[in-house]
Amino acid sequence: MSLSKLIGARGEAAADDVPAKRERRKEARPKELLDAALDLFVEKGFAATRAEEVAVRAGVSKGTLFLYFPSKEDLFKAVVQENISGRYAEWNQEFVDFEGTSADMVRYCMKVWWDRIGATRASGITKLMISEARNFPELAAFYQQEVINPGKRLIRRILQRGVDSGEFRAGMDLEYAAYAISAPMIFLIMMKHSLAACAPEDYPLDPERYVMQQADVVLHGFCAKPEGTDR
Amino acid sequence: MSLSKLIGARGEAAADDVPAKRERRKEARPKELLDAALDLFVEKGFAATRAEEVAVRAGVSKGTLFLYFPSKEDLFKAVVQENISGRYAEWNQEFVDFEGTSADMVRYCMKVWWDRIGATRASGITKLMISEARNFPELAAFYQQEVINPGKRLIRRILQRGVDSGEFRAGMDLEYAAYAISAPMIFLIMMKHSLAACAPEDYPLDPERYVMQQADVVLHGFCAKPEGTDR
Amino acid sequence: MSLSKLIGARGEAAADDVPAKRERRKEARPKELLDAALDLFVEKGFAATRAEEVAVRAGVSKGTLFLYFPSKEDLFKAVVQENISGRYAEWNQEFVDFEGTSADMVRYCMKVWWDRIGATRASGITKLMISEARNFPELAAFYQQEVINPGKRLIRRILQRGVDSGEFRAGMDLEYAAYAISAPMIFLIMMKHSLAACAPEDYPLDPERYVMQQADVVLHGFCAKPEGTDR
Amino acid sequence: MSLSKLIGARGEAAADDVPAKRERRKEARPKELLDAALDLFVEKGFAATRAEEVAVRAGVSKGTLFLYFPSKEDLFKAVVQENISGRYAEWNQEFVDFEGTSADMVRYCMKVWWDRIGATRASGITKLMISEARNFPELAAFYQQEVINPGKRLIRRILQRGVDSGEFRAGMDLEYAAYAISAPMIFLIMMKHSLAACAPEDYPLDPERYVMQQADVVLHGFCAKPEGTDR
DNA sequence: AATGAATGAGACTTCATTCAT
DNA sequence: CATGAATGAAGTCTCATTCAT
Repeated sequence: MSLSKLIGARGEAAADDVPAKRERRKEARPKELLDAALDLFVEKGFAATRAEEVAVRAGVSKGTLFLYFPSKEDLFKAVVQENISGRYAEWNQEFVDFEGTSADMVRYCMKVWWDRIGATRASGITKLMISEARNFPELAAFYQQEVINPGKRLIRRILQRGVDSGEFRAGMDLEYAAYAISAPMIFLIMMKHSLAACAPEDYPLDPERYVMQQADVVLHGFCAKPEGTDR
Repeated sequence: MSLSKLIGARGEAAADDVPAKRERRKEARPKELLDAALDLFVEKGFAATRAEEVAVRAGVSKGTLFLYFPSKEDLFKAVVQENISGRYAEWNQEFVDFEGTSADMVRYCMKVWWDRIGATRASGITKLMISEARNFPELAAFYQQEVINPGKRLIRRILQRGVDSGEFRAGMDLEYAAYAISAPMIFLIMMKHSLAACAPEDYPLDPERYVMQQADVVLHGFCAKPEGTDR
Repeated sequence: MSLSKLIGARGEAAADDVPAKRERRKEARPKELLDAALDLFVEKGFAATRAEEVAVRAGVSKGTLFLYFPSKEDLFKAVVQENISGRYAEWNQEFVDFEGTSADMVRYCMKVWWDRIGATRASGITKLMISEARNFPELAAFYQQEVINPGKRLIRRILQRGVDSGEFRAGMDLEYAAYAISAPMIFLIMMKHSLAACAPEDYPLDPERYVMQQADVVLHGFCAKPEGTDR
Repeated sequence: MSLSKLIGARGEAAADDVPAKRERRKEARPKELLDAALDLFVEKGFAATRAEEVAVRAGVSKGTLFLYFPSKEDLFKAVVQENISGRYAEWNQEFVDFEGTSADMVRYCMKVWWDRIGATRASGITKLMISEARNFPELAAFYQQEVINPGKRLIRRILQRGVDSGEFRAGMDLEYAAYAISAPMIFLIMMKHSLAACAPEDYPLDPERYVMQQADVVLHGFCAKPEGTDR
């Protein structure tokens, strides 16, 4: 599938109910509002999204929106929080349980990153956070702590596992290697929600193929073969 | 230098006060306004930047801004042209005249990309365009044509040169390879102007080192050595 | 009544306060706004009337005005429709049903023109359109089509009826005759809203008497008596 | 009372020495500015005419305009004064010297009114004053005294001459008769500068023929024939 | 809880007017 | 005298937010 085909592909919905107070409030809050807001914020940015548009798309009146979210800014924060709340634990576990080479782990990591985030509506959050970070520093800090850093730690663990097993080069700089893995994902996601959305014909790219290819490229550099990729 | 150190590094300050007020200003105004606008657009986004702020930062009144740029949107367009599209011809020429291996060309390309755009305030344009593309389809199209496509063609020519000379693998997919070169640059630039600007301590990255390292990584995949990196 | 007495004569004032606030207002708002707008447009001209003034006079805030009329120009058009073009059908019907001589029809036409437009606030529209036509060509075209031309056609039908019945001279030029009927009305209306409004004492004219007198004068020229008034 | 005193006191102090000082200043003032302003004010009205447009059309810079006229409002007043300044004395004399019937006098009066005012740029002043009277009451009063009233007196004298000679009916109401003469002129002038200027094809009227025809019509009513025109 | 009419601060933009050159 | 760059008050219109129903 090409990147241009992916654009506008709406994804799944999360259907987990049951306990916890936070959970309950989240349930009670019209999920439709957060859904509508996510779409619009991603598409038009925070400032250009009008509160009424969100309400209308969610099928309620303007007043109702403010019944649930005291302000547009609060709505924005809720959208981000709602959508980044952890499926991390679950995903993380997969890697704890993972059996196979560390190279496969890296490939798997990139693949699921794309499948579960990049290819779904969740990628909108990534785009949103990066686009609006300077306007919402507080939220950016939260995102950094709750999303970026855990993700980074996961990647580090994978890389460390490769180094420990002798599969990856001993001297490799884990910090830099982590970025090598992230960059293609972030790049793809940002493009999907910006320029590629405006001119799909200029981005005849199959993201999955690109991701797998990039996985191979970076692994090339990681592997404990003769010549180093690093200078 | 680390990415975090780069953040917020402005250029020089206006040190010359050799007046001759009026006439000199008339010449300098547009540049002063574009400078101020670039800073503010990058920092706060297009919508959140008020026209008066731009004027005040440029040291003039609200009205004066509209004397030079008929609307805020026109100001935005002028900022893009001033900082990026206006310089391509010159940059392009360097590669026509380039003598050396194609690998060196790729390295040089990535290096100057970072030096001239990534490390300067011009990178703000990249961030801005990607963040606001959906809001300004017309501008996005303009940017795609004037900036992205010429850049992409330049990279293609470099890659083709390598293939033609036998330096790069014959079967490599130029489209994908071009993205492999772009992704680290775009990634770095987006981070610099978003999350890394909010939490510099979380991004202890030396961008130049990262860029050069990525250059080596991608070149690994391009070079006509034994095993292919590509699938 | 003298022309000077007519000036500034407003209609009634809102005397009923049988509230049920909200829902009743919603219905009444547009009319209230159009009323206020008519007064102000006539008094100060289109350009010199501020939107907020209209709102305040209608007892609402600035924003509310734009809730009902998307722009000041749309407000103007609505005023024209409300006060003139919207009523033509009804007025026209009276002449279809008219029984009596054609001379009486002419007299009746001029009388109701004065009673329903000239003597009311609607005359302000006539004045306004003539004063501002060049500034709003689109609106002028609208007015020409919706008001002037139907009116002219009505007058023509009346005159033709007189000619057909032998009551009016066979060779009379209907185009010119129509202007002979219009001129006194337009003149009176323009004066009422301009110079006569500034110096009422200089216009000790009873408009109704003047109108009826003019009716007789023009009818004199129309009638199929011996000597022709026309050259 | 002098012209300049009536109109809101322009610049000069009471130190008017030498003769012809006023004249000299009027001469010195770029006639081009007043000409340009007249055209634009007539065409677009006072509010919609921008000071810079006037300057540009007069071939000078914006600053120069304000060198001669302290404000746009003063410019307006000067335009009106410049163009209504009396050729009245001269015209009036023609009627003192007139030899012929009073009916011919009326015809001549209407003809020269059209030839010298209606058909020339001077008609713009009439249009302007009527359009803007409410916005410039002081100027309107001046115009009323200096233009309208003398004109009305002239017409009265003509009519009185006719009555005295037995040519016109003895009991006719001079006030009303004067309006009967004015109305077609004012009507024609207003139309020329408003709706007819926007849709000339809707006004296929030969003004001179219309004027002469109207002269005949009103004279019919004035003449001392049997039946009265008045009811 | 839900509505949507109403608000008013604030944004962009215009343009009469000033004043250094 | 003349210029035109600069100003800033004022106007139109938007939209987040409130609150009576």
